[in-house]
Amino acid sequence: MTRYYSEHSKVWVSVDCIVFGFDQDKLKLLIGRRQMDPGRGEWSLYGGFVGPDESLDEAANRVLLNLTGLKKLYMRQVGAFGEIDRDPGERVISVAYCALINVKDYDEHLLEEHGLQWVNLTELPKLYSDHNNMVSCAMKLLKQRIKTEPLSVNLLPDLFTLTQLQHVYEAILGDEVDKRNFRKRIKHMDFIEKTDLIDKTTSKRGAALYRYNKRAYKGVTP
Amino acid sequence: MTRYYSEHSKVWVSVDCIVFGFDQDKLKLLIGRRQMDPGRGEWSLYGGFVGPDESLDEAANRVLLNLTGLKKLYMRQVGAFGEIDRDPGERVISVAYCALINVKDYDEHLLEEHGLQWVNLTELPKLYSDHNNMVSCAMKLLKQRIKTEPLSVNLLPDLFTLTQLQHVYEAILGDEVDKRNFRKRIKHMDFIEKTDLIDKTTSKRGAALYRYNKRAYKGVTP
DNA sequence: CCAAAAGTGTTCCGTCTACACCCATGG
DNA sequence: CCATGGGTGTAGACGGAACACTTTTGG
Repeated sequence: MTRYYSEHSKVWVSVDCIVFGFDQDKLKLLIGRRQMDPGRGEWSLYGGFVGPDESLDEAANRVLLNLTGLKKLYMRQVGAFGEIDRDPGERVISVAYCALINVKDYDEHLLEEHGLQWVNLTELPKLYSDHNNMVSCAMKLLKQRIKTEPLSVNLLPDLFTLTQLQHVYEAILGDEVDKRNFRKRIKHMDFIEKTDLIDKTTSKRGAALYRYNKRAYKGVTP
Repeated sequence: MTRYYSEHSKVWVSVDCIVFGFDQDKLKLLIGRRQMDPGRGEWSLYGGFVGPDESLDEAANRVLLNLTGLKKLYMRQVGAFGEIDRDPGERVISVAYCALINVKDYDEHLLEEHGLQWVNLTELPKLYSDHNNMVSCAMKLLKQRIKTEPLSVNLLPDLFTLTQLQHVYEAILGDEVDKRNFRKRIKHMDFIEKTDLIDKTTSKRGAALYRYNKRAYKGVTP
Protein backbone atom coordinates (compact mmCIF):
# COMPACT_ATOMS: atom_id res chain seq x y z
CA MET A 1 0.00 0.00 0.00
CA THR A 2 2.66 2.51 0.98
CA ARG A 3 4.52 2.21 -2.22
CA TYR A 4 6.03 5.54 -3.09
CA TYR A 5 6.17 8.13 -0.38
CA SER A 6 6.81 6.08 2.71
CA GLU A 7 9.88 8.03 3.74
CA HIS A 8 7.72 11.12 4.25
CA SER A 9 5.53 11.72 7.24
CA LYS A 10 1.78 12.07 7.17
CA VAL A 11 -0.38 14.53 9.05
CA TRP A 12 -3.97 14.78 10.12
CA VAL A 13 -6.09 16.88 7.85
CA SER A 14 -9.43 18.22 8.90
CA VAL A 15 -12.11 20.37 7.33
CA ASP A 16 -13.78 23.16 9.27
CA CYS A 17 -17.07 24.60 8.14
CA ILE A 18 -17.96 28.22 8.42
CA VAL A 19 -21.72 28.21 8.15
CA PHE A 20 -23.29 31.59 7.54
CA GLY A 21 -26.96 32.23 8.00
CA PHE A 22 -29.18 35.24 7.87
CA ASP A 23 -32.00 36.15 10.19
CA GLN A 24 -33.52 39.29 11.64
CA ASP A 25 -31.48 41.43 9.30
CA LYS A 26 -28.21 40.07 10.70
CA LEU A 27 -25.54 37.75 9.45
CA LYS A 28 -25.17 34.79 11.77
CA LEU A 29 -22.59 32.11 12.24
CA LEU A 30 -23.28 28.55 13.35
CA ILE A 31 -20.95 27.57 16.17
CA GLY A 32 -20.97 25.03 18.94
CA ARG A 33 -19.24 23.91 22.07
CA ARG A 34 -16.41 21.58 21.22
CA GLN A 35 -17.21 18.09 22.32
CA MET A 36 -13.78 16.53 22.34
CA ASP A 37 -10.41 17.11 23.87
CA PRO A 38 -8.38 19.19 23.64
CA GLY A 39 -10.43 22.33 24.02
CA ARG A 40 -13.60 20.57 25.14
CA GLY A 41 -16.29 23.13 25.85
CA GLU A 42 -14.74 25.99 23.86
CA TRP A 43 -16.73 27.70 21.16
CA SER A 44 -15.73 26.24 17.83
CA LEU A 45 -16.58 25.80 14.21
CA TYR A 46 -17.93 22.44 13.27
CA GLY A 47 -15.42 20.21 11.58
CA GLY A 48 -14.18 16.73 11.02
CA PHE A 49 -11.19 14.76 9.90
CA VAL A 50 -10.67 13.90 6.28
CA GLY A 51 -10.97 10.18 5.81
CA PRO A 52 -8.75 8.06 3.60
CA ASP A 53 -11.45 7.50 1.02
CA GLU A 54 -12.95 10.91 0.55
CA SER A 55 -11.80 14.07 -1.17
CA LEU A 56 -11.62 17.38 0.65
CA ASP A 57 -14.87 18.52 -0.93
CA GLU A 58 -16.53 15.26 -0.03
CA ALA A 59 -15.37 15.57 3.56
CA ALA A 60 -16.74 19.08 3.75
CA ASN A 61 -20.03 17.95 2.27
CA ARG A 62 -20.24 15.08 4.69
CA VAL A 63 -19.66 17.37 7.65
CA LEU A 64 -22.20 19.87 6.36
CA LEU A 65 -24.80 17.19 5.67
CA ASN A 66 -24.30 15.80 9.13
CA LEU A 67 -24.61 19.26 10.54
CA THR A 68 -27.53 20.63 8.60
CA GLY A 69 -29.29 17.70 7.02
CA LEU A 70 -28.99 19.64 3.78
CA LYS A 71 -27.31 18.63 0.56
CA LYS A 72 -26.29 20.90 -2.24
CA LEU A 73 -25.51 23.90 -0.15
CA TYR A 74 -23.58 26.75 -1.56
CA MET A 75 -20.07 25.83 -0.45
CA ARG A 76 -16.64 27.21 -1.23
CA GLN A 77 -13.15 26.48 -0.07
CA VAL A 78 -11.64 29.31 1.94
CA GLY A 79 -8.12 28.00 2.19
CA ALA A 80 -5.72 25.72 4.02
CA PHE A 81 -4.50 26.60 7.48
CA GLY A 82 -1.26 24.97 8.43
CA GLU A 83 0.50 26.69 11.27
CA ILE A 84 2.46 24.13 13.18
CA ASP A 85 0.79 24.75 16.52
CA ARG A 86 -2.61 25.94 15.38
CA ASP A 87 -4.29 23.03 17.09
CA PRO A 88 -3.41 22.78 20.78
CA GLY A 89 -3.50 19.01 20.72
CA GLU A 90 -1.62 17.74 17.74
CA ARG A 91 -0.33 18.86 14.41
CA VAL A 92 -3.40 19.17 12.23
CA ILE A 93 -3.75 20.94 8.93
CA SER A 94 -7.22 22.23 8.34
CA VAL A 95 -8.98 23.24 5.18
CA ALA A 96 -11.73 25.75 5.81
CA TYR A 97 -14.95 25.78 3.82
CA CYS A 98 -17.69 28.31 3.99
CA ALA A 99 -21.35 27.60 3.37
CA LEU A 100 -24.40 29.79 3.13
CA ILE A 101 -27.76 28.59 4.29
CA ASN A 102 -31.19 29.92 5.00
CA VAL A 103 -31.71 29.82 8.74
CA LYS A 104 -35.36 28.96 8.26
CA ASP A 105 -34.41 25.79 6.41
CA TYR A 106 -32.40 24.75 9.39
CA ASP A 107 -33.97 22.07 11.48
CA GLU A 108 -34.17 23.60 14.94
CA HIS A 109 -33.75 20.38 16.83
CA LEU A 110 -30.40 19.82 15.16
CA LEU A 111 -29.23 22.81 17.14
CA GLU A 112 -29.82 21.01 20.38
CA GLU A 113 -28.64 17.69 19.11
CA HIS A 114 -25.24 19.12 18.22
CA GLY A 115 -25.17 21.79 20.90
CA LEU A 116 -25.05 24.55 18.31
CA GLN A 117 -26.04 28.19 18.25
CA TRP A 118 -26.54 30.91 15.72
CA VAL A 119 -24.55 33.90 16.88
CA ASN A 120 -24.40 37.34 15.36
CA LEU A 121 -21.25 37.80 13.40
CA THR A 122 -20.69 41.08 15.16
CA GLU A 123 -20.77 39.41 18.55
CA LEU A 124 -18.50 36.48 17.83
CA PRO A 125 -16.76 35.06 20.89
CA LYS A 126 -13.21 33.75 20.92
CA LEU A 127 -13.25 30.47 19.07
CA TYR A 128 -11.10 27.38 19.36
CA SER A 129 -7.71 27.30 17.66
CA ASP A 130 -7.44 29.67 14.69
CA HIS A 131 -11.14 29.53 13.87
CA ASN A 132 -11.63 33.27 14.29
CA ASN A 133 -9.00 33.75 11.65
CA MET A 134 -10.79 31.35 9.32
CA VAL A 135 -14.00 33.29 9.81
CA SER A 136 -12.44 36.59 8.90
CA CYS A 137 -10.86 35.07 5.78
CA ALA A 138 -14.29 33.74 4.83
CA MET A 139 -15.83 37.17 5.37
CA LYS A 140 -13.27 38.76 3.08
CA LEU A 141 -14.13 36.25 0.38
CA LEU A 142 -17.82 36.85 0.87
CA LYS A 143 -17.45 40.59 0.49
CA GLN A 144 -15.54 40.14 -2.72
CA ARG A 145 -17.82 37.54 -4.19
CA ILE A 146 -21.10 39.20 -3.46
CA LYS A 147 -20.14 41.74 -6.10
CA THR A 148 -19.89 39.17 -8.84
CA GLU A 149 -21.91 36.16 -7.71
CA PRO A 150 -25.54 35.93 -6.65
CA LEU A 151 -24.46 34.68 -3.24
CA SER A 152 -27.15 36.46 -1.39
CA VAL A 153 -29.99 34.24 -2.58
CA ASN A 154 -28.45 31.28 -0.76
CA LEU A 155 -29.18 33.02 2.51
CA LEU A 156 -32.87 33.53 1.78
CA PRO A 157 -35.92 31.34 1.25
CA ASP A 158 -36.93 30.44 -2.29
CA LEU A 159 -39.20 33.45 -2.40
CA PHE A 160 -38.01 36.71 -0.97
CA THR A 161 -38.74 40.40 -1.13
CA LEU A 162 -36.31 42.99 -2.39
CA THR A 163 -36.11 44.51 1.05
CA GLN A 164 -34.92 41.21 2.46
CA LEU A 165 -32.37 40.88 -0.31
CA GLN A 166 -31.14 44.36 0.40
CA HIS A 167 -30.72 43.51 4.06
CA VAL A 168 -28.50 40.58 3.08
CA TYR A 169 -26.27 42.89 1.06
CA GLU A 170 -26.08 45.33 3.90
CA ALA A 171 -25.24 42.62 6.40
CA ILE A 172 -22.43 41.23 4.26
CA LEU A 173 -20.99 44.55 3.24
CA GLY A 174 -21.48 46.00 6.69
CA ASP A 175 -22.85 49.20 5.26
CA GLU A 176 -26.10 50.76 4.24
CA VAL A 177 -27.25 50.60 0.65
CA ASP A 178 -29.46 53.10 -1.12
CA LYS A 179 -32.82 51.51 -1.80
CA ARG A 180 -33.43 53.05 -5.19
CA ASN A 181 -29.95 52.35 -6.50
CA PHE A 182 -30.14 48.82 -5.16
CA ARG A 183 -33.43 48.07 -6.89
CA LYS A 184 -32.16 49.54 -10.10
CA ARG A 185 -29.16 47.21 -10.00
CA ILE A 186 -31.34 44.18 -9.28
CA LYS A 187 -33.55 44.97 -12.26
CA HIS A 188 -30.55 44.42 -14.51
CA MET A 189 -29.96 40.96 -13.09
CA ASP A 190 -31.83 38.46 -15.19
CA PHE A 191 -31.41 35.71 -12.65
CA ILE A 192 -33.57 37.50 -10.10
CA GLU A 193 -37.11 37.43 -11.34
CA LYS A 194 -40.31 38.87 -10.02
CA THR A 195 -43.23 36.55 -9.31
CA ASP A 196 -46.91 37.40 -9.10
CA LEU A 197 -46.94 36.50 -5.44
CA ILE A 198 -47.18 39.06 -2.71
CA ASP A 199 -45.91 38.86 0.81
CA LYS A 200 -48.20 40.53 3.28
CA THR A 201 -46.45 39.53 6.48
CA THR A 202 -44.02 42.37 6.74
CA SER A 203 -46.08 45.30 5.59
CA LYS A 204 -49.66 46.40 5.21
CA ARG A 205 -49.24 47.24 1.62
CA GLY A 206 -47.54 43.96 0.72
CA ALA A 207 -44.28 43.39 -1.12
CA ALA A 208 -43.66 41.57 -4.37
CA LEU A 209 -41.89 38.26 -3.99
CA TYR A 210 -38.88 37.48 -6.13
CA ARG A 211 -37.21 34.25 -7.05
CA TYR A 212 -33.72 33.21 -8.08
CA ASN A 213 -33.50 31.70 -11.53
CA LYS A 214 -30.38 29.61 -11.56
CA ARG A 215 -30.58 28.84 -15.24
CA ALA A 216 -30.45 32.51 -16.14
CA TYR A 217 -27.23 32.97 -14.22
CA LYS A 218 -24.41 33.29 -16.70
CA GLY A 219 -21.69 34.37 -14.38
CA VAL A 220 -18.21 33.26 -13.60
CA THR A 221 -18.06 30.34 -11.21
CA PRO A 222 -14.56 30.49 -9.84
CA MET B 1 2.76 11.65 21.09
CA THR B 2 -0.45 10.51 19.48
CA ARG B 3 -2.62 11.65 22.30
CA TYR B 4 -5.90 12.86 20.89
CA TYR B 5 -6.70 11.96 17.35
CA SER B 6 -5.22 8.52 17.00
CA GLU B 7 -8.42 6.92 15.79
CA HIS B 8 -8.31 9.10 12.66
CA SER B 9 -6.09 8.44 9.71
CA LYS B 10 -3.37 10.71 8.46
CA VAL B 11 -2.53 11.63 4.89
CA TRP B 12 0.44 12.95 3.03
CA VAL B 13 0.32 16.66 2.42
CA SER B 14 2.50 18.35 -0.15
CA VAL B 15 2.99 21.85 -1.41
CA ASP B 16 3.28 22.60 -5.10
CA CYS B 17 4.74 25.86 -6.31
CA ILE B 18 3.48 27.69 -9.32
CA VAL B 19 6.37 29.98 -10.18
CA PHE B 20 5.55 32.73 -12.61
CA GLY B 21 8.21 34.72 -14.37
CA PHE B 22 8.23 37.35 -17.05
CA ASP B 23 10.58 37.65 -19.97
CA GLN B 24 10.40 38.80 -23.56
CA ASP B 25 6.97 40.27 -22.99
CA LYS B 26 5.57 36.88 -22.05
CA LEU B 27 4.42 35.27 -18.86
CA LYS B 28 6.42 32.14 -18.14
CA LEU B 29 6.02 29.22 -15.83
CA LEU B 30 8.84 27.28 -14.21
CA ILE B 31 8.34 23.56 -14.68
CA GLY B 32 10.53 20.51 -14.68
CA ARG B 33 10.67 16.84 -15.42
CA ARG B 34 9.50 14.89 -12.42
CA GLN B 35 12.40 13.05 -10.85
CA MET B 36 10.60 10.44 -8.82
CA ASP B 37 8.05 7.73 -9.30
CA PRO B 38 5.23 7.68 -10.07
CA GLY B 39 5.18 9.90 -13.10
CA ARG B 40 8.96 10.11 -13.45
CA GLY B 41 9.83 12.18 -16.47
CA GLU B 42 6.50 13.97 -16.81
CA TRP B 43 6.34 17.73 -16.83
CA SER B 44 5.45 18.92 -13.38
CA LEU B 45 5.36 21.75 -10.96
CA TYR B 46 8.04 21.74 -8.35
CA GLY B 47 6.84 20.60 -4.95
CA GLY B 48 7.65 18.82 -1.76
CA PHE B 49 6.07 17.11 1.18
CA VAL B 50 5.14 19.05 4.26
CA GLY B 51 7.31 17.97 7.16
CA PRO B 52 6.13 17.40 10.68
CA ASP B 53 7.85 20.50 12.00
CA GLU B 54 6.98 23.12 9.45
CA SER B 55 3.87 25.06 8.64
CA LEU B 56 2.40 25.08 5.16
CA ASP B 57 3.87 28.50 4.45
CA GLU B 58 7.24 27.37 5.73
CA ALA B 59 7.15 24.30 3.54
CA ALA B 60 6.32 26.43 0.51
CA ASN B 61 9.12 28.83 1.37
CA ARG B 62 11.54 25.98 1.80
CA VAL B 63 10.64 24.55 -1.57
CA LEU B 64 10.89 27.93 -3.22
CA LEU B 65 14.22 28.73 -1.59
CA ASN B 66 15.57 25.38 -2.67
CA LEU B 67 14.27 26.03 -6.15
CA THR B 68 15.28 29.62 -6.69
CA GLY B 69 17.84 30.48 -4.06
CA LEU B 70 15.61 33.45 -3.27
CA LYS B 71 13.96 34.39 -0.01
CA LYS B 72 11.13 36.79 0.45
CA LEU B 73 9.44 36.16 -2.80
CA TYR B 74 5.93 37.30 -3.39
CA MET B 75 4.01 34.17 -2.50
CA ARG B 76 0.32 33.41 -2.02
CA GLN B 77 -1.67 30.33 -1.29
CA VAL B 78 -3.86 29.27 -4.17
CA GLY B 79 -5.83 26.58 -2.43
CA ALA B 80 -5.93 22.98 -1.33
CA PHE B 81 -6.42 20.20 -3.84
CA GLY B 82 -7.76 17.03 -2.40
CA GLU B 83 -9.34 14.76 -4.96
CA ILE B 84 -8.93 11.22 -3.83
CA ASP B 85 -7.01 10.04 -6.88
CA ARG B 86 -5.34 13.25 -7.92
CA ASP B 87 -1.93 11.71 -7.43
CA PRO B 88 -1.45 8.50 -9.39
CA GLY B 89 0.71 6.97 -6.69
CA GLU B 90 -0.92 7.50 -3.35
CA ARG B 91 -3.48 9.64 -1.65
CA VAL B 92 -1.84 13.02 -1.30
CA ILE B 93 -3.46 16.33 -0.53
CA SER B 94 -1.61 19.22 -2.02
CA VAL B 95 -1.67 22.89 -1.20
CA ALA B 96 -0.74 25.05 -4.17
CA TYR B 97 1.21 28.25 -3.79
CA CYS B 98 2.00 30.75 -6.45
CA ALA B 99 5.10 32.91 -6.56
CA LEU B 100 6.19 35.72 -8.80
CA ILE B 101 9.83 36.24 -9.62
CA ASN B 102 11.96 38.21 -11.96
CA VAL B 103 13.47 35.80 -14.45
CA LYS B 104 16.68 37.81 -14.53
CA ASP B 105 17.19 37.21 -10.81
CA TYR B 106 16.99 33.54 -11.46
CA ASP B 107 20.29 31.77 -11.33
CA GLU B 108 20.55 30.09 -14.70
CA HIS B 109 22.55 27.12 -13.54
CA LEU B 110 19.76 26.20 -11.14
CA LEU B 111 17.73 25.43 -14.21
CA GLU B 112 20.10 22.68 -15.19
CA GLU B 113 20.67 21.49 -11.69
CA HIS B 114 16.95 20.86 -11.19
CA GLY B 115 16.17 20.05 -14.78
CA LEU B 116 13.84 23.04 -15.06
CA GLN B 117 12.57 25.19 -17.87
CA TRP B 118 10.75 28.42 -18.32
CA VAL B 119 7.85 27.79 -20.64
CA ASN B 120 5.38 30.25 -22.07
CA LEU B 121 2.12 30.09 -20.25
CA THR B 122 0.37 29.95 -23.59
CA GLU B 123 2.30 26.84 -24.59
CA LEU B 124 1.93 24.84 -21.43
CA PRO B 125 2.21 21.07 -21.91
CA LYS B 126 0.15 18.53 -20.02
CA LEU B 127 1.50 18.46 -16.49
CA TYR B 128 1.62 15.73 -13.88
CA SER B 129 -1.47 15.04 -11.80
CA ASP B 130 -3.82 18.00 -11.48
CA HIS B 131 -1.07 20.59 -11.88
CA ASN B 132 -2.66 22.17 -14.95
CA ASN B 133 -5.72 22.79 -12.87
CA MET B 134 -3.62 24.41 -10.17
CA VAL B 135 -2.04 26.68 -12.74
CA SER B 136 -5.36 27.86 -14.05
CA CYS B 137 -6.60 28.56 -10.54
CA ALA B 138 -3.46 30.58 -9.92
CA MET B 139 -4.00 32.52 -13.13
CA LYS B 140 -7.52 33.42 -12.08
CA LEU B 141 -6.22 34.73 -8.79
CA LEU B 142 -3.52 36.69 -10.56
CA LYS B 143 -5.99 38.36 -12.86
CA GLN B 144 -8.13 39.40 -9.96
CA ARG B 145 -5.32 40.60 -7.78
CA ILE B 146 -3.46 42.62 -10.32
CA LYS B 147 -6.35 45.05 -10.18
CA THR B 148 -5.90 45.76 -6.49
CA GLU B 149 -2.33 44.81 -5.64
CA PRO B 150 0.96 45.95 -7.16
CA LEU B 151 1.76 42.40 -8.17
CA SER B 152 3.39 43.34 -11.37
CA VAL B 153 6.52 44.80 -9.82
CA ASN B 154 7.45 41.37 -8.46
CA LEU B 155 7.99 40.21 -11.99
CA LEU B 156 10.38 43.00 -12.89
CA PRO B 157 13.85 44.13 -11.83
CA ASP B 158 14.14 46.84 -9.18
CA LEU B 159 14.24 49.45 -11.89
CA PHE B 160 11.89 49.18 -14.80
CA THR B 161 10.37 51.27 -17.54
CA LEU B 162 6.68 51.94 -17.91
CA THR B 163 6.63 50.02 -21.14
CA GLN B 164 7.92 46.93 -19.35
CA LEU B 165 5.32 47.37 -16.65
CA GLN B 166 2.63 47.67 -19.25
CA HIS B 167 3.77 44.46 -20.89
CA VAL B 168 3.39 42.67 -17.56
CA TYR B 169 -0.19 43.86 -17.29
CA GLU B 170 -0.90 42.78 -20.80
CA ALA B 171 0.63 39.37 -20.25
CA ILE B 172 -1.40 38.75 -17.11
CA LEU B 173 -4.66 40.08 -18.42
CA GLY B 174 -4.11 38.51 -21.81
CA ASP B 175 -5.22 41.67 -23.54
CA GLU B 176 -3.81 44.87 -24.89
CA VAL B 177 -3.80 47.98 -22.80
CA ASP B 178 -3.94 51.55 -24.05
CA LYS B 179 -0.60 53.22 -23.43
CA ARG B 180 -1.91 56.64 -22.49
CA ASN B 181 -4.61 55.37 -20.20
CA PHE B 182 -2.16 53.01 -18.58
CA ARG B 183 0.37 55.72 -17.84
CA LYS B 184 -2.35 57.95 -16.47
CA ARG B 185 -3.38 55.24 -14.04
CA ILE B 186 0.20 54.60 -12.95
CA LYS B 187 0.70 58.30 -12.21
CA HIS B 188 -1.95 58.04 -9.52
CA MET B 189 -0.15 55.19 -7.80
CA ASP B 190 2.13 56.64 -5.19
CA PHE B 191 4.01 53.42 -4.76
CA ILE B 192 5.42 53.55 -8.26
CA GLU B 193 7.91 56.38 -8.38
CA LYS B 194 9.98 57.82 -11.15
CA THR B 195 13.75 57.94 -10.76
CA ASP B 196 16.24 60.19 -12.53
CA LEU B 197 17.76 57.21 -14.23
CA ILE B 198 17.30 56.49 -17.87
CA ASP B 199 17.39 53.20 -19.64
CA LYS B 200 18.98 53.44 -23.06
CA THR B 201 19.05 49.74 -23.89
CA THR B 202 15.65 49.44 -25.44
CA SER B 203 15.34 52.67 -27.36
CA LYS B 204 17.42 55.42 -28.86
CA ARG B 205 15.65 58.11 -27.03
CA GLY B 206 15.87 56.37 -23.66
CA ALA B 207 13.09 55.60 -21.21
CA ALA B 208 12.70 56.81 -17.65
CA LEU B 209 13.23 54.13 -15.03
CA TYR B 210 10.71 53.65 -12.27
CA ARG B 211 10.93 51.99 -8.91
CA TYR B 212 8.48 50.36 -6.54
CA ASN B 213 8.20 52.07 -3.19
CA LYS B 214 6.92 49.44 -0.80
CA ARG B 215 6.46 51.85 2.06
CA ALA B 216 4.08 54.00 0.06
CA TYR B 217 1.83 51.03 -0.60
CA LYS B 218 -1.21 51.38 1.56
CA GLY B 219 -3.34 48.72 0.03
CA VAL B 220 -5.18 45.71 1.27
CA THR B 221 -3.01 42.67 1.81
CA PRO B 222 -5.48 39.82 1.75
C1' DC C 1 -56.70 58.65 9.35
C1' DC C 2 -52.16 57.56 10.23
C1' DA C 3 -48.17 54.65 10.82
C1' DA C 4 -45.22 51.64 8.28
C1' DA C 5 -43.13 49.61 4.61
C1' DA C 6 -43.14 49.47 -0.72
C1' DG C 7 -42.13 51.45 -4.67
C1' DT C 8 -40.29 54.82 -8.13
C1' DG C 9 -36.46 58.88 -11.57
C1' DT C 10 -33.33 62.38 -12.19
C1' DT C 11 -29.17 64.77 -11.80
C1' DC C 12 -24.36 64.94 -10.93
C1' DC C 13 -19.80 63.54 -10.78
C1' DG C 14 -15.90 60.77 -11.29
C1' DT C 15 -13.84 57.03 -13.88
C1' DC C 16 -12.85 54.44 -17.95
C1' DT C 17 -12.24 54.40 -22.93
C1' DA C 18 -11.13 55.67 -27.43
C1' DC C 19 -8.10 57.93 -30.09
C1' DA C 20 -3.24 60.42 -32.94
C1' DC C 21 0.62 63.01 -32.94
C1' DC C 22 5.32 64.94 -31.60
C1' DC C 23 9.93 63.88 -29.41
C1' DA C 24 14.62 62.36 -28.99
C1' DT C 25 18.35 59.93 -30.80
C1' DG C 26 21.53 56.16 -32.60
C1' DG C 27 22.89 54.43 -36.60
C1' DC D 1 17.52 61.72 -42.12
C1' DC D 2 14.77 58.20 -40.79
C1' DA D 3 13.34 54.27 -38.08
C1' DT D 4 12.32 53.16 -33.44
C1' DG D 5 10.34 53.32 -29.16
C1' DG D 6 9.05 57.20 -25.54
C1' DG D 7 6.00 60.32 -24.18
C1' DT D 8 1.67 63.28 -23.90
C1' DG D 9 -4.16 65.35 -23.68
C1' DT D 10 -8.98 65.62 -24.68
C1' DA D 11 -13.73 64.49 -25.52
C1' DG D 12 -17.59 61.26 -24.99
C1' DA D 13 -19.63 57.15 -22.63
C1' DC D 14 -20.77 54.87 -18.73
C1' DG D 15 -21.73 53.59 -14.17
C1' DG D 16 -22.25 54.71 -9.33
C1' DA D 17 -23.95 57.93 -5.73
C1' DA D 18 -26.96 61.29 -3.82
C1' DC D 19 -31.40 62.43 -3.05
C1' DA D 20 -37.50 62.77 -1.60
C1' DC D 21 -41.88 61.89 -2.42
C1' DT D 22 -46.18 58.92 -3.46
C1' DT D 23 -48.71 54.54 -2.73
C1' DT D 24 -51.18 51.10 -0.17
C1' DT D 25 -53.64 49.33 3.60
C1' DG D 26 -54.25 47.21 8.36
C1' DG D 27 -55.37 48.69 12.59
